[in-house]
Amino acid sequence: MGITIKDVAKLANVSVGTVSMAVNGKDGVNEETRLKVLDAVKKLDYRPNHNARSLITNKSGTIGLIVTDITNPFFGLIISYIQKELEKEGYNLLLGISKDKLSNEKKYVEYFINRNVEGLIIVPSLEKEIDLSHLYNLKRLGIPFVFLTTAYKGIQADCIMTDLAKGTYELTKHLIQNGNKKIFFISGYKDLLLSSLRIDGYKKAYKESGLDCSEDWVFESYPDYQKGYDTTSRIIQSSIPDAIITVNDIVAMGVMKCLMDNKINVPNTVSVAGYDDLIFSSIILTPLTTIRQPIDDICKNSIKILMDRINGQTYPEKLILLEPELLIRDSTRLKVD
Amino acid sequence: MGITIKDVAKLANVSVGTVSMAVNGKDGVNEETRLKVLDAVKKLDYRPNHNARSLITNKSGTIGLIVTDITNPFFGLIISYIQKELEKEGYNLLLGISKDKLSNEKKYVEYFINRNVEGLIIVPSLEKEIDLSHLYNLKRLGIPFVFLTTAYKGIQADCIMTDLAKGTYELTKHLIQNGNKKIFFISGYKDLLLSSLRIDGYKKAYKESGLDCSEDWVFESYPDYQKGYDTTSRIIQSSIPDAIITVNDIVAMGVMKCLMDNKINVPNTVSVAGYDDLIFSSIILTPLTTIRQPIDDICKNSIKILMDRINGQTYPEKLILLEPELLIRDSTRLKVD
DNA sequence: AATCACAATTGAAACGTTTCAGATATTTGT
DNA sequence: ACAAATATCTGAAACGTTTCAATTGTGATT
Repeated sequence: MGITIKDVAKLANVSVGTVSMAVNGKDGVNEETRLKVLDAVKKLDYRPNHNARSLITNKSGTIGLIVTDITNPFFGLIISYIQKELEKEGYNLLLGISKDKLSNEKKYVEYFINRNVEGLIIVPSLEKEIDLSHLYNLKRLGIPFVFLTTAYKGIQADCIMTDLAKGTYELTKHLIQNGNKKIFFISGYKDLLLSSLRIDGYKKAYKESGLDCSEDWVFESYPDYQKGYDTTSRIIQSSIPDAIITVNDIVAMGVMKCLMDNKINVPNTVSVAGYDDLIFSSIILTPLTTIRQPIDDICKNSIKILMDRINGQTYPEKLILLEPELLIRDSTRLKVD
Repeated sequence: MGITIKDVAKLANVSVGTVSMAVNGKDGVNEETRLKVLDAVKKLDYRPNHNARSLITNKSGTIGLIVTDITNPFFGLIISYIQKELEKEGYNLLLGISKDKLSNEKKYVEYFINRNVEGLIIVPSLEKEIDLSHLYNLKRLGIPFVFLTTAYKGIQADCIMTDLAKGTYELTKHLIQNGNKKIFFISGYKDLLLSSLRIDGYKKAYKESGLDCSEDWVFESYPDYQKGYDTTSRIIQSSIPDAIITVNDIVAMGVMKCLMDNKINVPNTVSVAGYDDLIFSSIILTPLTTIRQPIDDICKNSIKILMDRINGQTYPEKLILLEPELLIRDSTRLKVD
């Protein structure tokens, strides 16, 4: 049906081999004939069949990206940057959305393997990591993958993320310096890497300040708006802290909303802070103190490493920690008793 | 390198043809041998080479989706639903992000053609539509595509969208009934379909009410947060309306923020309303009156039509208008002079 | 026992490329 | 003028499937 390389060969009056070389810019073809071929290509609007090409070169030119939640603008940005970097490298993007379910992640990994992706970028889901067999499967098949923004503890792989501990450390320190003594932390499941790192930062800041914090001040919660609201609801029934910090901006918004609904002023009574610097965080009516993750750098680094791996480089797995940035806005304030 | 169908054939002691039929569930193969083959498949962890398969069947099993702005949760939801529907049909998703630039849209269409996508779903970009040649190209190549959420005026194609006129009509009517007389409308470029429809709804509501509105009350603006803010800035220097309605929630947030910064109370002095019902719209501190678009239905319908087209159905281009839903929240209020 | 009908299986062609050993033409060096 | 070296081009094999005409095997019918 479509135009094939043979049609071009016929029109340009050369062999298919020559057309192939001309089209792919290989040398060993006379400039004059190259022009002749390219002219025929244009005339016929010839487009190389990608499948035939992949079949023989054994390169699909495709990378799979799995994110957890696409309605979160944070991941929207990630997709956008990854796309941009991939484009530079001449790769296409296959997208999977895990919705924080390991089972979905597994399904997409399976899909992507069958699509012969050359590599995978995975934002780990926030479930307890029971079964990482799909990732071991990737290793066995020799398909490289990198983790983005956090990693699974149960498997060795390249990971590019923000220095989460540092971010939470800086924030906690800032709050303590501003006179907040009792800071609650609404975290994700404690045994996930991305929670435990932040908790480390939180505790480190307390330790350095000489103040005490309690294990009871850390609350486990699935990190979405509703759970943020609900957890806050529960918290304020027994005690009101000086500040509540959270694992991301969306949870922080749930917290703020709950406090407002209960006539607790933010930041005068309770300071609130988030993580991620969503665009919405700065435009809501009490702009949120938060921590910016350098998404562009995260994406750039991840593609770089992935390309290395695809090209057969075998240096030891890297853990790249990028610098967070503390953004102080109206939702936190100096505490004076 | 990998396991091929030949390996399976050898292990199962049958011909490659039989393996193919067994694997693809074709009939004409004895149940006993099918089991034998499937057993070998499992033993070897055989995965059919997708490229080889596509090459011969001339089906890539891939659909391209082009959205304008992935950091807007509205489009995040769209991607998510499209993904879900495509999965049911056994298709994979290739994603493109146009950032509202026709040139990017063009680029992705080109990419996708070369990747042999079987169809395209396109969210038109919000630039003036100068050059739609890439879409005519699709038509020429016989690759079906559908428009989502809005359409280009310059080309005939299936389009699935919300009844935008109706949404704005309902909203304007609601505001007028609540005593708002001078309602400003911050629209996109007026000659874009998605703007002109809303303007129609806006005017219709005024007409029905017997009140007059002025062409000067419609302000053209690129629909993002910053432009929403800036436009509002300009507006309030010369006159303060009873209400400002906008083309989407993000613009509305820009509007609200600007009003707040200028100590103009929302909704007591000026009511504000948006469009799209982003999750953030309900959780900001003055929850936004807005119009919900039935995203799930939009996506379902679009995939259905696209599948029809792929399967060669040639009914006349459809324009499917789905029902909007007015959500009244705190940002608009009864006006009493 | 011969024929027929049917189910199951085979084997090779085809899909549209890339690649590479070999063929051909051209240039260079002596 | 001839051999050698180089530049250019060709043709066929290969990639891993699907598909389909041809073949084989089996049991039923005459």
